[in-house]
Amino acid sequence: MARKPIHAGVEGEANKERKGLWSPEEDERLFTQITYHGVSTWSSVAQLAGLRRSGKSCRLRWMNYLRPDLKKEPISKREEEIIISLQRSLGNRWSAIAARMPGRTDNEIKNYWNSRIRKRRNAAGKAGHDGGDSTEPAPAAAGDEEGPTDAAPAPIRSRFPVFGCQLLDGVGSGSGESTQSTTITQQNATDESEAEASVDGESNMLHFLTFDDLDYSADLLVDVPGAMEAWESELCSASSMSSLS
DNA sequence: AAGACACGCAACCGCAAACAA
DNA sequence: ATTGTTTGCGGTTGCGTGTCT
Repeated sequence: MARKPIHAGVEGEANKERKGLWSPEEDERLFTQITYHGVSTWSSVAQLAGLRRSGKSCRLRWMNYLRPDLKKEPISKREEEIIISLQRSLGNRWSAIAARMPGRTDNEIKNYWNSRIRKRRNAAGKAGHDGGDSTEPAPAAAGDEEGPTDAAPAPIRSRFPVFGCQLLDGVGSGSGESTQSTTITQQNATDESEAEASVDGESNMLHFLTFDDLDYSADLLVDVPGAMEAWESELCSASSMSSLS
């Protein structure tokens, strides 16, 4: 899986920019530098950390791997649904999609899409109508619905509830323990709304999150049955509305 | 057991936008 | 207004690993 940490021929040349995989020492230097001193410019980060890397490379490493708020676990089924929906509405704007998925990076989502979802769609397309339009691998134009093109994604003007979020005054939901049955009534909120929910007999305040609510820790998210489906249908109608005008 | 192939992922590349001098 | 630098993004590549034959 991981490449060899050092590319022969690149590492050997003193004072030349290093390329290839990052070593644990480089990671530690970069992490320490950013944690304690922050980022002025990325090129200065590379210098101050004593790394023979480009600022660009440092930024990429931080964004995609070292950032403390990154999720380490594999992409879940629900996250996959979100990726599919967002890709349908936004096109291949991976950074915009990533911005709506706390703890996930654009690179991660892009890789996930390219490796799994597109493949699955192509397979489904082939199975559906043999040889039909399967020569076109472009995910957004893969024959399903009227997905926006990469060039002009339909803007989303409305705000829709996406998740229920358990906000329990700092009580971490912990991995795997938030699977209790949650009864909650769906709301079409235009702003963050709240609802009383009964979770295992206890009354907890749940918040619906919208696209603008990006600063909640991802592990506070819990399923709200039906929310995804409702949101997706809203999304489709919003897209078709805005493409008409 | 070994070679071929497919897959997943980290990282690079090129380009464009944003910003500073 | 122009030029140079930095940042951010999407596409692509290349390598290690897993699976199949």
